[in-house]
Amino acid sequence: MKSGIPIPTLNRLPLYYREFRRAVDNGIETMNSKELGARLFMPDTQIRKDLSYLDEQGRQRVGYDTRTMASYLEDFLGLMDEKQAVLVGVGNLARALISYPEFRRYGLQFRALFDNDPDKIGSELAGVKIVPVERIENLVQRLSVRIGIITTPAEAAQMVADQLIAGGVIAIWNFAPITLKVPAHVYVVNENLAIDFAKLSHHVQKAKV
Amino acid sequence: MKSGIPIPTLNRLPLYYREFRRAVDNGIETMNSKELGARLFMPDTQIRKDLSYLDEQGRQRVGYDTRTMASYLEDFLGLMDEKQAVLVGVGNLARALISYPEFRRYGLQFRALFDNDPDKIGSELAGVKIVPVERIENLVQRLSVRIGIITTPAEAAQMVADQLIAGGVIAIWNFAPITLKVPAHVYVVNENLAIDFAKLSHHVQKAKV
DNA sequence: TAGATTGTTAATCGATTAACAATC
DNA sequence: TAGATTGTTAATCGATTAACAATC
Repeated sequence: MKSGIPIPTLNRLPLYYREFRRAVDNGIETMNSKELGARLFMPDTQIRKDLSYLDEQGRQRVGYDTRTMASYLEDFLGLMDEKQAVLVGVGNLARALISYPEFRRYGLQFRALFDNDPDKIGSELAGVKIVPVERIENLVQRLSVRIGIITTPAEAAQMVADQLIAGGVIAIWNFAPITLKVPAHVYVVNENLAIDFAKLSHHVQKAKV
Repeated sequence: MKSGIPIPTLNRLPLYYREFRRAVDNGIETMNSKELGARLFMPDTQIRKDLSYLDEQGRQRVGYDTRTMASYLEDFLGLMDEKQAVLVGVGNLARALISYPEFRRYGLQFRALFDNDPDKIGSELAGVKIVPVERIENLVQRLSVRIGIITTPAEAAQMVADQLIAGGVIAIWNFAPITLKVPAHVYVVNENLAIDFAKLSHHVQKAKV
């Protein structure tokens, strides 16, 4: 693998993984770039280019071995390892995430949940304890957790992020509607539902005129 | 407004809206491109370029009027109108979306919820009736709904999308892990939690080595 | 006026796409 | 072998960034 994979390519790799995995599940042994492109509505040339950044190669006249590619990407994306995470802000969204079955398949494990509501603290959700936010840094550090999920209101998110990072988190999944300030080694994926909704809204708005 | 606003710019407009809105709420009357850039970690030149696509302009030596820009973007993004939506697949995620307060502020209203579980059908969630999926096309049409939200498993998503579109939906918010095939006039926003998680996962994986 | 900040033009950068040699 | 499909080189396209004239 060359080191400089373009970010747009990196963002598409999970998509390819999904298709290869599905093909394997359906007993399809090989898939060429044209077939894959048809499924994902992308030019085949983009797929070949993207996959050429990887160590694993296709075979001329045949295409890509679905099982090989699926397991290579699984490894590349780190999906087969157990990954420990904590979540801060136990609301409806948190409940949905914790019970999302796809995540368990990808090795995501919740080690602790944090909240500042005394009524929630001490209880459990899906077998995971709810703990006061004051303990974030300490507990993250003790558990060696690398992934933090923020589902708090916007006002609390930056402070929460700071504490997660202080505890050793290097990847943050941010559901709060705010742009977080983080050091360079920390990777943030923003999941901004309100902003995505604004895009939908704009499309409907445009269509009215 | 020129017609050809680049897609990356369109995707950033909701971000600008959010900052202008927050500034207004904090009593800040003007903001220049450098300040805005600092808040969003973007070059000021990108912000000026993006905003130059809009009809509303900034003022030299002053910057942008926050109230003007917020309300212009609110209008442009269609956030002030009531927008009717239906949702298909009443699980945990659906519950989280329906109770997400941000959406109500943006004018999102749920008119109907669809599911195929007999235990759910007939009951209500947040005051909205749960109806059999067989009635999607008919009900969407009767209610003139333009936005459909899909929170079903992957297997059902394409069929659901087809029915939503048949009923008149032109904007789909897809939470199912599948690439939907839709006609050109239909706009799809994919919210792929598993794929975004894979990005986080990859970052943690990389850091291990 | 001098200085600051815009909007825009031009330069750069990077990603996508087309074309094709390699090869199984 | 002939044909199909890859991986890669080169061309194109589009977005970002730098530079700066306009102007308040």
